[in-house]
Amino acid sequence: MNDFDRSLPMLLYRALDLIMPRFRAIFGGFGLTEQQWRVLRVLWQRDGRALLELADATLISAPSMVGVVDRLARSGLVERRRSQSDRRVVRVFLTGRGRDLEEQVTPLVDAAYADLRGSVGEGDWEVLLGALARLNAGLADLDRIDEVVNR
Amino acid sequence: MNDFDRSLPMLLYRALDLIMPRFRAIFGGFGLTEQQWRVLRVLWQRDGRALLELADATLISAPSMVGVVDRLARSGLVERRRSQSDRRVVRVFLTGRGRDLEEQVTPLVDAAYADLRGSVGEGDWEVLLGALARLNAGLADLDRIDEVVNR
DNA sequence: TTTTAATTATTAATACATGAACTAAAAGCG
DNA sequence: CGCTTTTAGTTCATGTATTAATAATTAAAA
Repeated sequence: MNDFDRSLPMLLYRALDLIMPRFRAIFGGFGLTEQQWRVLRVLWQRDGRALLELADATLISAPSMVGVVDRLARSGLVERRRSQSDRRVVRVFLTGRGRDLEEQVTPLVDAAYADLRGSVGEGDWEVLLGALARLNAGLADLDRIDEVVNR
Repeated sequence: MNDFDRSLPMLLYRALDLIMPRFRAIFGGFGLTEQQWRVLRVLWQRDGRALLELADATLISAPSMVGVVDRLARSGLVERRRSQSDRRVVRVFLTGRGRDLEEQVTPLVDAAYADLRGSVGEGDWEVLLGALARLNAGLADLDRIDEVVNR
Protein backbone atom coordinates (compact mmCIF):
# COMPACT_ATOMS: atom_id res chain seq x y z
CA MET A 1 0.00 0.00 0.00
CA ASN A 2 1.68 3.20 -1.17
CA ASP A 3 1.09 6.30 -3.29
CA PHE A 4 0.54 4.31 -6.44
CA ASP A 5 -2.05 1.99 -4.92
CA ARG A 6 -3.86 4.93 -3.40
CA SER A 7 -4.01 6.94 -6.62
CA LEU A 8 -7.45 7.53 -8.03
CA PRO A 9 -6.84 5.58 -11.26
CA MET A 10 -5.55 2.49 -9.47
CA LEU A 11 -8.43 2.60 -6.99
CA LEU A 12 -10.86 2.73 -9.91
CA TYR A 13 -9.13 -0.10 -11.77
CA ARG A 14 -9.03 -2.21 -8.64
CA ALA A 15 -12.71 -1.70 -7.95
CA LEU A 16 -13.60 -2.88 -11.45
CA ASP A 17 -11.24 -5.84 -11.13
CA LEU A 18 -13.03 -6.88 -7.97
CA ILE A 19 -16.55 -6.22 -9.20
CA MET A 20 -16.73 -7.40 -12.78
CA PRO A 21 -15.67 -11.06 -12.65
CA ARG A 22 -18.94 -12.03 -10.96
CA PHE A 23 -20.91 -10.36 -13.74
CA ARG A 24 -18.73 -11.77 -16.49
CA ALA A 25 -19.41 -15.24 -15.16
CA ILE A 26 -23.13 -14.62 -15.66
CA PHE A 27 -22.66 -13.25 -19.17
CA GLY A 28 -20.40 -16.15 -20.05
CA GLY A 29 -23.15 -18.56 -19.08
CA PHE A 30 -25.14 -17.20 -22.01
CA GLY A 31 -22.19 -17.09 -24.41
CA LEU A 32 -21.91 -13.34 -24.06
CA THR A 33 -18.93 -11.11 -23.37
CA GLU A 34 -19.26 -8.11 -21.12
CA GLN A 35 -19.30 -5.73 -24.09
CA GLN A 36 -21.87 -7.77 -25.96
CA TRP A 37 -24.10 -7.67 -22.89
CA ARG A 38 -23.69 -3.92 -22.63
CA VAL A 39 -24.93 -3.49 -26.19
CA LEU A 40 -27.90 -5.77 -25.57
CA ARG A 41 -28.62 -3.99 -22.28
CA VAL A 42 -28.92 -0.71 -24.15
CA LEU A 43 -30.95 -2.16 -27.02
CA TRP A 44 -33.40 -3.79 -24.60
CA GLN A 45 -34.08 -0.33 -23.31
CA ARG A 46 -34.61 1.12 -26.79
CA ASP A 47 -34.18 -0.86 -29.97
CA GLY A 48 -32.82 0.25 -33.33
CA ARG A 49 -30.08 2.58 -32.24
CA ALA A 50 -27.38 3.93 -34.51
CA LEU A 51 -23.93 2.49 -34.09
CA LEU A 52 -22.49 5.70 -32.67
CA GLU A 53 -25.39 6.00 -30.25
CA LEU A 54 -24.51 2.53 -29.03
CA ALA A 55 -20.87 3.47 -28.72
CA ASP A 56 -21.79 6.50 -26.67
CA ALA A 57 -24.21 4.68 -24.37
CA THR A 58 -21.92 1.72 -23.72
CA LEU A 59 -18.58 3.55 -23.50
CA ILE A 60 -17.28 1.30 -26.25
CA SER A 61 -15.34 3.09 -28.98
CA ALA A 62 -16.74 3.12 -32.49
CA PRO A 63 -13.96 0.94 -33.94
CA SER A 64 -14.54 -1.66 -31.24
CA MET A 65 -18.29 -1.43 -31.65
CA VAL A 66 -18.02 -2.56 -35.25
CA GLY A 67 -16.59 -5.87 -34.12
CA VAL A 68 -18.94 -6.28 -31.18
CA VAL A 69 -21.97 -5.81 -33.41
CA ASP A 70 -20.44 -8.13 -36.01
CA ARG A 71 -20.18 -10.92 -33.47
CA LEU A 72 -23.64 -10.27 -32.04
CA ALA A 73 -25.01 -10.45 -35.57
CA ARG A 74 -23.08 -13.66 -36.28
CA SER A 75 -24.66 -15.10 -33.13
CA GLY A 76 -28.08 -14.20 -34.48
CA LEU A 77 -28.93 -11.78 -31.68
CA VAL A 78 -29.05 -8.52 -33.64
CA GLU A 79 -29.13 -7.31 -37.23
CA ARG A 80 -27.90 -4.23 -39.05
CA ARG A 81 -30.21 -2.03 -41.13
CA ARG A 82 -29.27 1.05 -43.09
CA SER A 83 -31.34 4.06 -42.20
CA GLN A 84 -33.60 5.24 -45.05
CA SER A 85 -33.46 8.94 -44.24
CA ASP A 86 -29.69 9.10 -43.72
CA ARG A 87 -27.85 6.36 -45.53
CA ARG A 88 -24.68 6.91 -43.54
CA VAL A 89 -26.43 5.61 -40.43
CA VAL A 90 -26.49 1.93 -39.50
CA ARG A 91 -29.23 1.01 -37.05
CA VAL A 92 -28.92 -2.10 -34.90
CA PHE A 93 -32.07 -4.13 -34.18
CA LEU A 94 -32.65 -7.04 -31.86
CA THR A 95 -33.77 -10.33 -33.37
CA GLY A 96 -36.37 -12.49 -31.65
CA ARG A 97 -33.63 -14.48 -29.95
CA GLY A 98 -31.90 -11.28 -28.88
CA ARG A 99 -35.12 -10.01 -27.36
CA ASP A 100 -35.86 -13.30 -25.59
CA LEU A 101 -32.50 -13.25 -23.89
CA GLU A 102 -33.47 -10.29 -21.73
CA GLU A 103 -35.73 -12.09 -19.30
CA GLN A 104 -33.18 -14.84 -18.82
CA VAL A 105 -30.13 -12.68 -18.19
CA THR A 106 -31.61 -9.71 -16.37
CA PRO A 107 -32.74 -11.47 -13.18
CA LEU A 108 -29.29 -12.92 -12.60
CA VAL A 109 -27.61 -9.60 -13.25
CA ASP A 110 -30.03 -7.76 -10.98
CA ALA A 111 -29.44 -10.29 -8.23
CA ALA A 112 -25.67 -9.93 -8.53
CA TYR A 113 -26.03 -6.17 -8.43
CA ALA A 114 -28.23 -6.30 -5.33
CA ASP A 115 -25.65 -8.59 -3.80
CA LEU A 116 -22.91 -6.10 -4.57
CA ARG A 117 -24.90 -3.27 -3.10
CA GLY A 118 -25.64 -5.31 -0.02
CA SER A 119 -21.98 -5.98 0.57
CA VAL A 120 -21.07 -2.31 0.72
CA GLY A 121 -22.78 -0.50 3.54
CA GLU A 122 -25.71 1.73 2.89
CA GLY A 123 -23.90 4.97 3.69
CA ASP A 124 -20.84 4.35 1.56
CA TRP A 125 -22.92 3.28 -1.39
CA GLU A 126 -24.77 6.57 -1.71
CA VAL A 127 -21.64 8.58 -1.02
CA LEU A 128 -19.71 6.67 -3.64
CA LEU A 129 -22.31 6.95 -6.39
CA GLY A 130 -22.79 10.62 -5.65
CA ALA A 131 -19.10 11.46 -5.61
CA LEU A 132 -18.49 9.52 -8.83
CA ALA A 133 -21.39 11.18 -10.60
CA ARG A 134 -20.11 14.63 -9.63
CA LEU A 135 -16.57 13.72 -10.61
CA ASN A 136 -17.69 12.57 -14.02
CA ALA A 137 -19.89 15.58 -14.58
CA GLY A 138 -17.04 17.89 -13.68
CA LEU A 139 -14.50 16.13 -15.90
CA ALA A 140 -16.95 16.01 -18.78
CA ASP A 141 -17.42 19.76 -18.46
CA LEU A 142 -13.67 20.30 -18.63
CA ASP A 143 -13.49 18.14 -21.72
CA ARG A 144 -16.21 20.10 -23.45
CA ILE A 145 -14.45 23.33 -22.60
CA ASP A 146 -11.02 22.55 -23.99
CA GLU A 147 -12.70 21.00 -26.99
CA VAL A 148 -14.11 24.41 -27.77
CA VAL A 149 -10.75 26.05 -27.06
CA ASN A 150 -8.94 23.76 -29.48
CA ARG A 151 -10.45 25.18 -32.66
CA MET B 1 -29.15 9.19 -17.92
CA ASN B 2 -30.88 6.11 -16.53
CA ASP B 3 -30.28 3.06 -14.34
CA PHE B 4 -27.52 1.74 -16.52
CA ASP B 5 -25.56 4.99 -16.58
CA ARG B 6 -25.92 5.33 -12.84
CA SER B 7 -24.73 1.81 -12.08
CA LEU B 8 -21.48 1.53 -10.17
CA PRO B 9 -19.59 -0.24 -12.96
CA MET B 10 -20.54 2.30 -15.61
CA LEU B 11 -19.66 5.19 -13.28
CA LEU B 12 -16.24 3.62 -12.72
CA TYR B 13 -15.66 2.99 -16.42
CA ARG B 14 -16.72 6.50 -17.26
CA ALA B 15 -14.39 8.02 -14.69
CA LEU B 16 -11.43 6.12 -16.14
CA ASP B 17 -12.45 7.08 -19.67
CA LEU B 18 -12.41 10.71 -18.66
CA ILE B 19 -9.24 10.59 -16.59
CA MET B 20 -6.79 8.39 -18.44
CA PRO B 21 -6.45 9.99 -21.89
CA ARG B 22 -4.50 12.92 -20.41
CA PHE B 23 -2.04 10.52 -18.81
CA ARG B 24 -1.78 8.33 -21.90
CA ALA B 25 -0.81 11.38 -23.90
CA ILE B 26 2.13 11.89 -21.54
CA PHE B 27 3.18 8.24 -21.72
CA GLY B 28 2.88 8.28 -25.49
CA GLY B 29 5.30 11.18 -25.63
CA PHE B 30 7.96 8.80 -24.31
CA GLY B 31 6.93 5.88 -26.50
CA LEU B 32 5.24 4.16 -23.58
CA THR B 33 1.81 2.61 -23.21
CA GLU B 34 -0.13 2.97 -20.01
CA GLN B 35 0.65 -0.60 -18.96
CA GLN B 36 4.34 -0.22 -19.72
CA TRP B 37 4.42 2.90 -17.56
CA ARG B 38 2.71 1.06 -14.73
CA VAL B 39 5.41 -1.60 -14.75
CA LEU B 40 8.16 1.03 -14.77
CA ARG B 41 6.38 2.99 -12.02
CA VAL B 42 6.50 -0.10 -9.81
CA LEU B 43 10.09 -0.98 -10.69
CA TRP B 44 11.26 2.57 -9.96
CA GLN B 45 9.95 2.03 -6.47
CA ARG B 46 11.72 -1.31 -6.06
CA ASP B 47 13.74 -2.99 -8.77
CA GLY B 48 14.09 -6.67 -9.60
CA ARG B 49 10.59 -7.88 -8.92
CA ALA B 50 9.24 -11.25 -9.97
CA LEU B 51 6.77 -11.29 -12.82
CA LEU B 52 3.85 -12.24 -10.59
CA GLU B 53 4.77 -9.50 -8.14
CA LEU B 54 4.59 -7.06 -11.02
CA ALA B 55 1.27 -8.49 -12.13
CA ASP B 56 -0.10 -8.08 -8.63
CA ALA B 57 1.16 -4.54 -8.13
CA THR B 58 0.03 -3.26 -11.53
CA LEU B 59 -3.30 -5.11 -11.81
CA ILE B 60 -2.10 -6.57 -15.09
CA SER B 61 -2.72 -10.29 -15.48
CA ALA B 62 0.25 -12.63 -15.73
CA PRO B 63 -0.41 -13.60 -19.37
CA SER B 64 -0.59 -9.92 -20.35
CA MET B 65 2.46 -9.13 -18.29
CA VAL B 66 4.57 -11.49 -20.38
CA GLY B 67 3.94 -9.36 -23.45
CA VAL B 68 4.33 -6.05 -21.64
CA VAL B 69 7.73 -7.09 -20.29
CA ASP B 70 8.69 -8.45 -23.72
CA ARG B 71 8.07 -5.08 -25.32
CA LEU B 72 9.79 -3.18 -22.51
CA ALA B 73 12.81 -5.46 -22.95
CA ARG B 74 12.76 -4.99 -26.73
CA SER B 75 12.79 -1.25 -26.09
CA GLY B 76 15.87 -1.70 -23.92
CA LEU B 77 14.23 -0.41 -20.74
CA VAL B 78 14.26 -3.63 -18.67
CA GLU B 79 15.84 -7.07 -18.72
CA ARG B 80 14.81 -10.51 -17.48
CA ARG B 81 16.95 -12.57 -15.10
CA ARG B 82 16.19 -16.03 -13.76
CA SER B 83 16.29 -16.23 -10.00
CA GLN B 84 19.12 -18.41 -8.65
CA SER B 85 17.30 -19.71 -5.62
CA ASP B 86 14.06 -20.57 -7.44
CA ARG B 87 14.53 -21.10 -11.13
CA ARG B 88 10.84 -20.85 -11.85
CA VAL B 89 10.99 -17.15 -10.98
CA VAL B 90 11.86 -14.48 -13.54
CA ARG B 91 13.00 -11.19 -12.04
CA VAL B 92 12.68 -7.98 -14.04
CA PHE B 93 15.41 -5.35 -13.72
CA LEU B 94 15.63 -1.81 -15.04
CA THR B 95 18.40 -0.96 -17.46
CA GLY B 96 20.23 2.36 -17.27
CA ARG B 97 17.87 3.84 -19.83
CA GLY B 98 14.89 2.50 -17.93
CA ARG B 99 16.16 4.11 -14.77
CA ASP B 100 16.89 7.43 -16.46
CA LEU B 101 13.34 7.67 -17.74
CA GLU B 102 11.95 8.20 -14.26
CA GLU B 103 13.02 11.78 -13.78
CA GLN B 104 11.72 12.75 -17.20
CA VAL B 105 8.28 11.17 -16.96
CA THR B 106 7.45 11.60 -13.28
CA PRO B 107 7.21 15.39 -13.16
CA LEU B 108 4.73 15.46 -16.01
CA VAL B 109 2.64 12.72 -14.47
CA ASP B 110 2.69 14.40 -11.06
CA ALA B 111 1.62 17.67 -12.61
CA ALA B 112 -1.26 16.02 -14.45
CA TYR B 113 -2.30 14.31 -11.23
CA ALA B 114 -2.21 17.57 -9.28
CA ASP B 115 -4.25 19.10 -12.06
CA LEU B 116 -6.81 16.33 -11.77
CA ARG B 117 -7.00 16.72 -8.04
CA GLY B 118 -7.38 20.45 -8.41
CA SER B 119 -10.31 20.05 -10.75
CA VAL B 120 -12.33 18.05 -8.27
CA GLY B 121 -13.08 19.95 -5.15
CA GLU B 122 -11.25 19.24 -1.96
CA GLY B 123 -14.17 17.65 -0.13
CA ASP B 124 -15.20 15.24 -2.86
CA TRP B 125 -11.63 14.13 -3.41
CA GLU B 126 -11.13 12.83 0.09
CA VAL B 127 -14.59 11.33 0.21
CA LEU B 128 -14.05 9.55 -3.08
CA LEU B 129 -10.65 8.10 -2.23
CA GLY B 130 -11.90 6.98 1.15
CA ALA B 131 -15.06 5.36 -0.14
CA LEU B 132 -13.16 3.58 -2.92
CA ALA B 133 -10.52 2.29 -0.54
CA ARG B 134 -13.18 0.90 1.79
CA LEU B 135 -15.12 -0.61 -1.10
CA ASN B 136 -12.02 -2.37 -2.37
CA ALA B 137 -11.01 -3.61 1.05
CA GLY B 138 -14.49 -5.00 1.62
CA LEU B 139 -14.68 -6.71 -1.76
CA ALA B 140 -11.19 -8.14 -1.35
CA ASP B 141 -12.26 -9.61 1.98
CA LEU B 142 -15.27 -11.25 0.35
CA ASP B 143 -13.01 -12.71 -2.33
CA ARG B 144 -10.65 -14.17 0.23
CA ILE B 145 -13.57 -15.66 2.10
CA ASP B 146 -15.23 -17.54 -0.74
CA GLU B 147 -11.80 -18.58 -1.91
CA VAL B 148 -11.44 -20.44 1.35
CA VAL B 149 -14.96 -21.81 1.07
CA ASN B 150 -14.32 -23.21 -2.41
CA ARG B 151 -11.91 -25.95 -1.32
C1' DT C 1 12.42 -41.66 -1.97
C1' DT C 2 8.59 -41.91 -5.43
C1' DT C 3 4.38 -39.95 -6.25
C1' DT C 4 1.49 -36.14 -6.08
C1' DA C 5 0.29 -31.51 -5.71
C1' DA C 6 1.18 -26.67 -6.06
C1' DT C 7 3.58 -22.70 -8.13
C1' DT C 8 5.84 -19.64 -11.86
C1' DA C 9 6.02 -18.39 -16.23
C1' DT C 10 4.50 -18.98 -20.74
C1' DT C 11 1.61 -19.99 -25.04
C1' DA C 12 -2.70 -20.07 -27.55
C1' DA C 13 -7.24 -18.43 -29.11
C1' DT C 14 -10.50 -15.07 -29.17
C1' DA C 15 -12.20 -10.51 -28.13
C1' DC C 16 -11.59 -5.75 -27.24
C1' DA C 17 -8.90 -0.93 -26.78
C1' DT C 18 -6.61 2.83 -28.91
C1' DG C 19 -5.35 6.21 -32.32
C1' DA C 20 -4.80 7.23 -37.15
C1' DA C 21 -6.45 7.16 -41.60
C1' DC C 22 -10.04 6.42 -45.15
C1' DT C 23 -14.78 6.04 -47.57
C1' DA C 24 -19.24 7.49 -48.45
C1' DA C 25 -22.92 10.33 -47.62
C1' DA C 26 -24.87 14.60 -45.95
C1' DA C 27 -24.84 19.50 -44.55
C1' DG C 28 -23.13 24.15 -44.98
C1' DC C 29 -21.82 27.94 -47.91
C1' DG C 30 -20.41 31.50 -51.35
C1' DC D 1 -25.26 24.77 -58.01
C1' DG D 2 -20.34 23.25 -57.26
C1' DC D 3 -17.22 23.09 -53.41
C1' DT D 4 -15.68 22.57 -48.82
C1' DT D 5 -16.45 20.76 -44.37
C1' DT D 6 -18.80 17.43 -41.18
C1' DT D 7 -20.46 13.28 -39.88
C1' DA D 8 -21.21 7.96 -39.60
C1' DG D 9 -19.17 4.01 -40.17
C1' DT D 10 -15.31 1.28 -41.18
C1' DT D 11 -10.43 -0.52 -41.68
C1' DC D 12 -5.73 -0.94 -40.08
C1' DA D 13 -1.79 -1.64 -36.85
C1' DT D 14 -0.39 -2.44 -32.47
C1' DG D 15 -1.14 -3.59 -27.76
C1' DT D 16 -3.78 -5.54 -24.00
C1' DA D 17 -7.64 -8.66 -21.53
C1' DT D 18 -9.46 -13.11 -20.57
C1' DT D 19 -9.66 -17.99 -20.04
C1' DA D 20 -7.73 -22.35 -20.66
C1' DA D 21 -3.91 -25.18 -21.24
C1' DT D 22 1.06 -26.37 -20.81
C1' DA D 23 6.21 -26.81 -19.40
C1' DA D 24 9.40 -26.48 -15.82
C1' DT D 25 10.36 -26.48 -11.29
C1' DT D 26 9.70 -26.92 -6.42
C1' DA D 27 7.23 -28.44 -2.21
C1' DA D 28 4.50 -31.82 0.26
C1' DA D 29 2.63 -36.39 1.09
C1' DA D 30 2.74 -41.36 1.00
